Amino acid sequence: MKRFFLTTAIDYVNSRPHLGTAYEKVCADVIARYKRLCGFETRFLMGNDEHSQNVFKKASEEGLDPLKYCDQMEQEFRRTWKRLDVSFDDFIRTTEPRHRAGVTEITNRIHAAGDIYEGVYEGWYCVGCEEFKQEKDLVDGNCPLHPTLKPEWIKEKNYFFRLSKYQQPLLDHFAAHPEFLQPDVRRNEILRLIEGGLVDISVSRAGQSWGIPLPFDPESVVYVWFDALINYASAVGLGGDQEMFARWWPADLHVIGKDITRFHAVIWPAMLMSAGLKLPQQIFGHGFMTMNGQRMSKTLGTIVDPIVAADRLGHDPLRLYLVKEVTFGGDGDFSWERYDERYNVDLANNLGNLVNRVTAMAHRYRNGRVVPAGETSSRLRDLPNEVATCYRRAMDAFAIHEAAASVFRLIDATNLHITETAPWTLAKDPASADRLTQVLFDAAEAIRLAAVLLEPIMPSSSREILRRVGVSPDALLFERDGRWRSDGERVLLQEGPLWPRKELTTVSENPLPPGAPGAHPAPAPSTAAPGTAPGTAAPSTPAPGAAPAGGDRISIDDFMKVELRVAKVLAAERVPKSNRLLKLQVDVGTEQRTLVAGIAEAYEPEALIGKTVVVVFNLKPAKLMGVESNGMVLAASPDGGKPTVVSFETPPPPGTRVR
RNA sequence: GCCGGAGUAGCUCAGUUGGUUGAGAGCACGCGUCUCAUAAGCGCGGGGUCGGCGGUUCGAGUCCGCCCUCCGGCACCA
Repeated sequence: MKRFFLTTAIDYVNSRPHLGTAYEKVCADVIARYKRLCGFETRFLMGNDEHSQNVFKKASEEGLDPLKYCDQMEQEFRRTWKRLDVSFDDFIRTTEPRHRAGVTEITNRIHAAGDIYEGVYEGWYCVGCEEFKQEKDLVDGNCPLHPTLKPEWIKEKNYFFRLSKYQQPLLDHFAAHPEFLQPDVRRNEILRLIEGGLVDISVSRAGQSWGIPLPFDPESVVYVWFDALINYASAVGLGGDQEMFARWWPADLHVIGKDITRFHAVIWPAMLMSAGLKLPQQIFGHGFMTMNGQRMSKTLGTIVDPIVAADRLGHDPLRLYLVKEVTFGGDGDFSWERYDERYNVDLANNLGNLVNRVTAMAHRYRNGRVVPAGETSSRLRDLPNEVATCYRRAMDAFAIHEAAASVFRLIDATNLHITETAPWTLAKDPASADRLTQVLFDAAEAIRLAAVLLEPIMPSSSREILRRVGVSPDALLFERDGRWRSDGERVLLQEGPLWPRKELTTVSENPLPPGAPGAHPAPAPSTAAPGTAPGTAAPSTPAPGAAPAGGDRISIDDFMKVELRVAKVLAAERVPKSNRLLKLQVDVGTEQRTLVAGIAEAYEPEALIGKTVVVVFNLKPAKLMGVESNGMVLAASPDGGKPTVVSFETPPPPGTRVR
């Protein structure tokens, strides 16, 4: 039997799943379900990434044993995926023994291949800064902050993977397998990156306990990224169940977010090459979901909880939105208004209403029983199989949005078919009895086919529709069920609307703040200034249910940890070769400090001199473009806009505490 | 700044290797209409200098050049 093994990225467990993570799982699930429909023995893997220092920290903060914390998060993730009907076959955690076995195996193989060397972390070191310096940070070979001190060339023990060795093999692989990384934008980006040269990467961390020990040096643990990638292989038995591994490896598809393509399309294949293992067939880097055009962020309140979204209209409507409204591979936007709109149009008005009217007519005119009794009307003669073909072509190319849209062409055609044949007119003339029967049969058959095609996207709704049109929803197979059929009697069930229409007047149920676009039932667009399309200046809109739970707020003590002070800018200049950074000399009352601010796009250095601003006084120093920054200037940074520094109507003296 | 992508109706986008597109779909909006149906369905309509300027061509949204704007990737976003 043909097999298909696909994976999603494993998720960091330091925060709960949001709509962005859900998006990836749903899209992968659509592909998995489609492959099953096509008769593939399918294995769909998901999981959690637990060996992160952030996880360790987060657990400690909550006073939990890290593993206990991860146990809780696993339940959280599983609950979410279950709610969205994500049909994973396996769920791996990187703290499981089988994963440790896989990591150990592959690390040993790479080591044996001579591609891991106990090296040194080498680099320039400025004693003045107590920091490593990159070559490019140095000016004339000297630290820009301490030009009188000669930087030292320092070495520190570490383990390295010879990634550089795989530049050419990777380029060859990309050339031989154009489909290896999709979509093309991602592929080109990565190709340029590889062409630009690869440097060996550190694969170990010393002095840490949270992680998998390096087999040949238990004092070190495997670096979290190296560790995480291996989950795909350890989940199917690498280092353990040989038979299983032989059966499922290599993976057919890794579905990942575009932010981590580099790890999956460069490091991971190189690791596999080194270990003498096959490379995955394909990697697909999907885009991100935004909320009202803004990136999902906790502080902006633009996080959408997938469970809340599923609770609003149902998990299938949410899945349909994610799949149909977003070009798979590109970024997509979610808004509650659009979500409601798509629900009404696609599901209530078109598909749901179609099922309802056809089952109602079948009952009114034929006691629910329909059989083929003549010729199929022209509207439905060729289109259904065309749609099925188009759908498959799209699905096979992972154009899942196109596949979804194509099904609605069939649904629209069926509504047209009913208008054109007017069963209610046929019913008045006994001579048209057979014609009426056939018209109803055709409609029922079209609905059946649409439901089969929708199964990967809306599994439970699909089954419900199939049940209503008198077809067994079990064990669907594309070869048999995915094209027009005119066999047998169908007994239709009339059970009322599947998706009740959501009236637009209920927008007030949307948890939109007053003043947000869409919060007014009857806006007057004609009075809007040209170019100010509603929504462009949308303030952040909290997700429903994301009402300030105590957990997201900090205590006054937390806030008091941040020492904000009034500061006066004494000098300002551009950081060389930087287009965003300004180097500022400020008076913070007790002393003068140098700090770097990313506001060069909005402020000329001269304009800042003498200005009174607010700085974070007790921030750890950081070096940016080689300049050490001791503090941070507070500024408002609108998405896509230029920053504005916080200032005063009547400037207080430098050093004044701000709280 | 470098590399890549994109700028087409109010919104989201199709437009294949230049010519049956003297510019299309869906949503929204307006009008009409059937009545099986969830005030749903179906039909008609308004509305666009196809980012700007120049060029190649018998002919360009579709090719070339320059410019503008937006997005993404990388490099500095404390």
